[in-house]
Amino acid sequence: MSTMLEVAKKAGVSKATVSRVLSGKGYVSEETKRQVYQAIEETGYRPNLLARNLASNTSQCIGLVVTNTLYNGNYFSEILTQAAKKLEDKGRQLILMDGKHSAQEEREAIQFLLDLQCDAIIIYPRFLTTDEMDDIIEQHKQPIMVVNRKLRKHQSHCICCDHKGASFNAARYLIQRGHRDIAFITGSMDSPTAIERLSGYKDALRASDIALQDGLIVPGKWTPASGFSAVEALLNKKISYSAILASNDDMAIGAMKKLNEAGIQIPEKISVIGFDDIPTAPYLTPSLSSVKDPVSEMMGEVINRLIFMLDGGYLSRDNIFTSDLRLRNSVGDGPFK
Amino acid sequence: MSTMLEVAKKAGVSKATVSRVLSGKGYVSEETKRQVYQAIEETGYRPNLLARNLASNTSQCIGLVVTNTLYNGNYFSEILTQAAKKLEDKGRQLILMDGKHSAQEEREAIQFLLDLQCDAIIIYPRFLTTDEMDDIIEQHKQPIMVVNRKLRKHQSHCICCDHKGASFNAARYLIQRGHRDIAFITGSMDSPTAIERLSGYKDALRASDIALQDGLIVPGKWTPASGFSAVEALLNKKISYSAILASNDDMAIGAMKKLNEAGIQIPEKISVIGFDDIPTAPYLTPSLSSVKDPVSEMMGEVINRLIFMLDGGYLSRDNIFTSDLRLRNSVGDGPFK
DNA sequence: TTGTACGCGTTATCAT
DNA sequence: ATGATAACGCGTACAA
Repeated sequence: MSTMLEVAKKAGVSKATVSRVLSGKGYVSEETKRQVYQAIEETGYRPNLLARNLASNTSQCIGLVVTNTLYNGNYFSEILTQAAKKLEDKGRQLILMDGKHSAQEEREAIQFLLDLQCDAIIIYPRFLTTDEMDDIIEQHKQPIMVVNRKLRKHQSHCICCDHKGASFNAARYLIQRGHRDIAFITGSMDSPTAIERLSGYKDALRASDIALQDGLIVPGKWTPASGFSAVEALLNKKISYSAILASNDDMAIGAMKKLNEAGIQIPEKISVIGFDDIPTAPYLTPSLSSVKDPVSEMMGEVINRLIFMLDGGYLSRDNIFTSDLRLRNSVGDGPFK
Repeated sequence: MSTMLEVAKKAGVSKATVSRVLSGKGYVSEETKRQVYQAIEETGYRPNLLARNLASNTSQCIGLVVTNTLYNGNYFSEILTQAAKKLEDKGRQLILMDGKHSAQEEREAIQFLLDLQCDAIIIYPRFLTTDEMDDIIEQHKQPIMVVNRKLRKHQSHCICCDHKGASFNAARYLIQRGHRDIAFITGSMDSPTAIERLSGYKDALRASDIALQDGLIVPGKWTPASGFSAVEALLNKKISYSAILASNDDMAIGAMKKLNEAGIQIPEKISVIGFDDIPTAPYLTPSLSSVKDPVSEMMGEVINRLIFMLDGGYLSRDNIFTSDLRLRNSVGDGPFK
């Protein structure tokens, strides 16, 4: 690979001049400019971004940390799509780093991006605690935004959904339709999101003076297979219920499959808390309803805040951005219409 | 950020010694080692990877180029998951770069990764021609692998599926089951994959002396919505058929939705060429069958070859890796059982 | 076992 | 308008 120096020699100028031509900063005569461009052409010169970034102390790159256990599924791809598109508008590059499967590895992924001198970082955490992320934000000068967790100290550095409220609303909706025995399939309980959704369900029952039945709450792991098993477990228990609330679309799909196989009527039997962003969801079945997760809106806000900080702005401490999950009108005309 | 020099000063040694401690190369007394580590601790020193990579001329990073139009969907996330996991085993980092929506932007993404001094590159192309990729491989010393395209010159630098053969088999299967009027929903026709699948379908009909009916071939765009529209178009044409072959799962799901709404019996009416990797697919409906796309197998081979080259190996020119798409036994007991 | 000095390919600050 | 030259932070022969 030819370097700037070779270009300079061939053009009969100094490195500095070549640099000026490339950056567009400073004065260069049209004539030398031409010669430099020609030399670049002839040598097939390409700037070494490592050297450039090292010298300029900026990389135009923004890092995103996500566990690879979340790589599967439409929700993840939606996050990525949105992040990429918004950043594209801002002329910056996105670097995805694998958070793997532990807090330690999530830490390392963040460190790696920082060591790479990324200008800013987006964390979609799976294992890190909010306190630790507060610390991380404090310890680094680079702008950092956290998605889907509510931080205590740096509230303006995170973006979240009101999972609890959404779950509450969904459950209340079913209650209003006359259901009293509502089964609930949880997500992986090591995930704050799963906890919030369960808690919203419980609150809704309490608010309507309906007694909680432990037997109606069955564990899931976000996957269709676990939704399938959850219903199986319910059937084995021989507990009766007139509706099911699943903590995401995938589990709801698995649940419906099992109900189908068991010959149970589905309409009004099952409802879903999930993501509007699964493009296939509206096509799956008339009885599948979802709660809209505004990923696009959220990622847009994340990027905006990062860019704002990169431009030298400071976020106020208490400007938290919470986005409501809303019941959507499913194409399938589900119970949530 | 503190630098290596500050650590050296604090430890009362030279930069070189600190470097030796960190790299583990060369002799350092236990005593100085201790002091260096302590100094690192006290200063909170972190190595600057830009500087390190610049000096050592290697980054331990492998770049992956994918258009963001493919970011949605399970197929993409599966590719990413597999790539990340295999690389994790090899102790290397994956950098994802957006190929955006044109050949030019795909070129730029590749260049960016090369300029970043990535050790190797994986291209999952959408717009680039095979000839151009052959050129790119030739022009760069970095190992480059292409997924899902058959290259002419560097056959061992690409990995592909036999889409045509798979489509042929699926159509033949339906024919063997007695179907003669088989509708076909294409993918986006600017995609080689879509063309191959269509061509496999046509060949199968020809092989059984069944006349091609243009009216039975309807255009799709890979999305559920386009599958839905495709069936709508078929209905409007009032053409009769006893089976549908869709070029992927998503479109098949959309197609089934439309058939459902139209009150048409589904069993044996619809079949799918799609991806085993959609985790929800087996849960969707009993009549949905798929062709297995061995993403895992393919990405494993890609990474293996890259690592082989990085270790100084040379790939023979004609060692092409083609992986069969296989009909799978759907959980749903579809026609492909 | 440790230190010196140079190179990596840029950018940036001065003079000129 | 252009050219030296010093950073940038680290790796690495080579010398000590």
